[in-house]
Amino acid sequence: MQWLVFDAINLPCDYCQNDDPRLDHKEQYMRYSRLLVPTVKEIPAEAEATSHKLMIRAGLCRRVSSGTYTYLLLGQRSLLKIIAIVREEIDRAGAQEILVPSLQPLELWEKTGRSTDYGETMFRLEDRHGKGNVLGPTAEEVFTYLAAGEINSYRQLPINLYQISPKFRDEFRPRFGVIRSREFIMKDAYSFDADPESLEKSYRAMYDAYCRIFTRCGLEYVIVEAESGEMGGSGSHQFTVPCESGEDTIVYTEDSSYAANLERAAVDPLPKQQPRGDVPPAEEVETPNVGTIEAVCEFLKTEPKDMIKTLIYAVADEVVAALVRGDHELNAEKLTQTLGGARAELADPMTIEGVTNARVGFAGPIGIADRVSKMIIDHAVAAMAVGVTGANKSDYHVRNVVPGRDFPLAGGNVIVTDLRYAEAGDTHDGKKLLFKKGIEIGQVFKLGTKYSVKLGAKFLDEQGVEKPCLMGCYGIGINRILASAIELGNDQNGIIWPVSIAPFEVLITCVNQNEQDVAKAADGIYQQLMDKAIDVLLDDRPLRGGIKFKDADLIGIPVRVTVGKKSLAEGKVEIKLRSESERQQVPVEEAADEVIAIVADLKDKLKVQ
RNA sequence: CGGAGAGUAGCUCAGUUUGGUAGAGCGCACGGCUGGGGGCCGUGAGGUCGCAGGUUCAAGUCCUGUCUCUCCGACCA
Repeated sequence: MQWLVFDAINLPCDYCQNDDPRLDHKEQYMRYSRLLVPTVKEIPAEAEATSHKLMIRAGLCRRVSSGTYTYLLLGQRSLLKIIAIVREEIDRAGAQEILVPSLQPLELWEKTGRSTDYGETMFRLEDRHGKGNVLGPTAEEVFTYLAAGEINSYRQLPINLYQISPKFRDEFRPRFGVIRSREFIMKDAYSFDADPESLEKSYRAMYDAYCRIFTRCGLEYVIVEAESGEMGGSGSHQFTVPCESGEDTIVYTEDSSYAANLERAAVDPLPKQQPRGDVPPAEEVETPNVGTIEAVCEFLKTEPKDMIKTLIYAVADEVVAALVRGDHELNAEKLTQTLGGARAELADPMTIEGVTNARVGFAGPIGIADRVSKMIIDHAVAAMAVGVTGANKSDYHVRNVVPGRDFPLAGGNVIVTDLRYAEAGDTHDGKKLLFKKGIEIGQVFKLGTKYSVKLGAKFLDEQGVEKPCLMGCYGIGINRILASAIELGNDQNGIIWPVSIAPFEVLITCVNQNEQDVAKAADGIYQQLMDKAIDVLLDDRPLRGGIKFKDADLIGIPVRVTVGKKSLAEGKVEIKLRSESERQQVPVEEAADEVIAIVADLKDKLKVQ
């Protein structure tokens, strides 16, 4: 067979038949003139986010449909570099790479109840036999199913399995290019441990690997506490890149002693307000067909901050009442935590009417505690001196309501806690909270036994006792790393890549391709760099310089070598970093070595110990 | 899913108000002048005006339906 391969390589091809004697088939590889790098001058109409615009303009990708993208050479090379870094570090942390199908049986998702939890965000399809399937939005079920079958003994633990593969989510609203797309690439790892101490170690190993990965990718990121689901405590951290196009909000104190995402950020109770003099007894007022906070305020000449909002939630078979101030927003995650991890959903109108004896819009706290299984009150409501609230009677509200006097703030089923989203002006441990937008690029999460119990991933411990595995899951959005890097590294001319994930490390811009000696000099440096395994792209297009420089800035390769007849006349070429404005002239014969040194230096800056 | 907007050349967009021969810039092909920051001149190719139906002598333009895309919101390990 060898002769065949050999001959195939040496067969004449269209490229080799080029009239230009400088062109040699083996060296065609990364010549710009042969590559599909469709840069565009105009700002694409479809794009809003900076990274999205630049990814289209620099020819990294093209949209196929809402939330799906084709990656072209530059984008794909970048993704591959990110994947290589992720793989290296996750392997290093002791996890092993496997691959599970994206096409997964619906059955598994029904067993864990997540078929319902995910709802319409999950792509579903029926096969010809009428069997339900899903396109995996993630893979806890399949990994746990695997573990259930293969892991039987504590001797096999701990173990951490991961994959890097496409994920699918039928987002209501794909947005910001690849930042929120319907198909994306995710690294997802799942750890299985025998005891909490071991889980903590597995968790920590992933946490540390994440720090290494994002540092190597040249990202500035923050780690915040994230919602921790049913494990409670600090069971989850989120890695976020602060930038304008982010969809997540991170909340932190000025001195950085505390940082959390918006779902989790804890706020201090507000100081108790003192009433001005005695408050008259609570008094019902007729408010015909006035059911919203705004309408009531208008009608009763009051303000949202003086209203008490009573929300009726359904939790499994129970009904709970949740109270927040009229101008505050209830945080469903905090409610879930308060309820011990049980997911709460706004009750349907029937339930609300049953509990309040009134139409929706007139629920209130007075007397409601006896009719629900729990009454959960936000600190800010407890701190109110007096307020206006629904009367549990259609078309009526109550004013002069004093928390503690007219409804209980303690006892039996009453809980006063932190129940709302943090907002500007709030504090944590007495320190002012600040807010920033960010892109979530990774999350580590202690799952506990939720999946292992439901899917039977059990093992026998040293005593021969059967136990469910303690699990953790760890995700990284590969495409989001790409987008984040662009969000952070760009200027008005285009992308500025970190060298570690740039599609190429070096770009040689040959300004006068039609001048034989200039082209030859550029080609010479190109060959030398190729020989030294530098990732180099040669812009050998017979175009005028201006266009090539614009493209060079747009695609943002970190190091540019400019070969032109002006400087070449003095035996020199120019080297410029995309991130700097200065250029340096070096003798042609020293160019390759100089570039190699610069690339090494750039890489060095992104190294982790 | 609620609200708003958009679909006309490969791209960015005029033209729709007031129905009457399908437009510009960029890009593309060819030729020429150029040649270190998207240069200039000439010639040319390229369109079922998203799709379907209707009104009309005549529809890119008016009416109805439908699909797609974008933005705001809700949703989201």
